[in-house]
Amino acid sequence: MGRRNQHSREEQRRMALDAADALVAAEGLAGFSMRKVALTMGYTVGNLYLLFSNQDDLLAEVSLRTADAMYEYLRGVAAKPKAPLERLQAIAAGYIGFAQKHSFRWRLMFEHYLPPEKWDHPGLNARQAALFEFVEEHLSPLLPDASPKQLRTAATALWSSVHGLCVLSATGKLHWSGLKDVRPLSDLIVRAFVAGLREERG
Amino acid sequence: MGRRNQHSREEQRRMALDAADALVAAEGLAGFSMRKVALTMGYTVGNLYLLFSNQDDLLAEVSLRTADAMYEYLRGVAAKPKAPLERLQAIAAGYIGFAQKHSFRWRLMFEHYLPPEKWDHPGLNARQAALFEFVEEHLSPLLPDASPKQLRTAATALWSSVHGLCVLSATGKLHWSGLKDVRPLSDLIVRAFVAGLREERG
DNA sequence: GAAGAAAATGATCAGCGTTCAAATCGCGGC
DNA sequence: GCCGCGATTTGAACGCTGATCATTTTCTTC
Repeated sequence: MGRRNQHSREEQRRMALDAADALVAAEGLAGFSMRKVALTMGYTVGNLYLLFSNQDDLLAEVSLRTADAMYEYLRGVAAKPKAPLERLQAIAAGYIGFAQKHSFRWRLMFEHYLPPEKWDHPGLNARQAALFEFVEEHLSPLLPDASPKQLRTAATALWSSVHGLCVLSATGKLHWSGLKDVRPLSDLIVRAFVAGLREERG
Repeated sequence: MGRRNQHSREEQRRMALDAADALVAAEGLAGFSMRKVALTMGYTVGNLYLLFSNQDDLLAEVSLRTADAMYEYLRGVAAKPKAPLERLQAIAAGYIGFAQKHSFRWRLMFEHYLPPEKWDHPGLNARQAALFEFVEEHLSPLLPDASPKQLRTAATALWSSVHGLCVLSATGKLHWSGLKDVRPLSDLIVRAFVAGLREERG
């Protein structure tokens, strides 16, 4: 073939990302392949490499999409509860719920490991930062006397904690305990952490 | 070739696990392959499949080794500090330290995802349970009035939290913050969580 | 219609996990 | 001493993967 020009480069990228996203959602990272993506979007493998430099690049952009979708979802979740603590607990539970519902997509964000030399990726870092700032924003009413620096530290620690619970439950590493519902645990983490911090600073 | 009988089945398994462990430690999961393992141990690919049913099986056993090594290491770390809180903080920091030092091995335990139908693996579950019980044991002096059930819940929540921090720092997901040392964060998590729980129950 | 630029292809390469007919070896019986 | 049988090990083969790039096809312009 040759120039068909039915779709611009940008349109093709969007089509590829749509296909890749759907493929990950359906089969997970293990079932993913560049060939399948190319087939789905109606092009050939070679063409994919004119749109993305390699598989890692494509997957990183799919992760970005998931991150954005999750962020939007969490904003919605945070809108409901009025009380600050309940709101923070709802956000934590929302995070875990998102991970369970969109298991393969969510796992892509964390199983798709980038080597340290690529940790400076602006898009990914921006999303990570946005998520932590979002937590910070909803944590601040509960820690009115904390300095900005302390607040950031607290938000990082708290969100890492929630993330840990999320990871372990999503990967079956809590299966031994027979635990069914993690909501009590996520509530506990948020509640105890906040209470501990409040006590600490008076 | 044929029967050489220089090594028994059990010896061969040990050799394969040694080779696989070293390979993971050196190149990570990405650089791992059955062929490389076979070559290192002086046998051929086909023979590996008489020792392990497949790659997942082999890697699961490598994970087991790492889990045992980590458990031993943490027991050593816990022996030093006298005060309960400092001991718990040392264990948390020890966990993160182990993950940083043995990065590839540690990551294998979590990146090597098993499908839900294999979550009943007795060996892996036993190790997971042992780790949480170990935490429980060192958490109990700090929560003398907690029931066994409450104690287990608390240990699960606390260790999930520490694990979350460990995961995020190990995969560069905290890189955006410019954070250098995670020890202050792990100390904070342990301290705040314990303080919050103590306050909660009087 | 011809020429040149742009776009898309797909054969190709090296590597992967996994399988299994075939080849090889050790040993008991003659 | 050697033969044959069963236990043991091999390695070619299959279908897949990510990635490359000379080749082919198409569009635009003259």
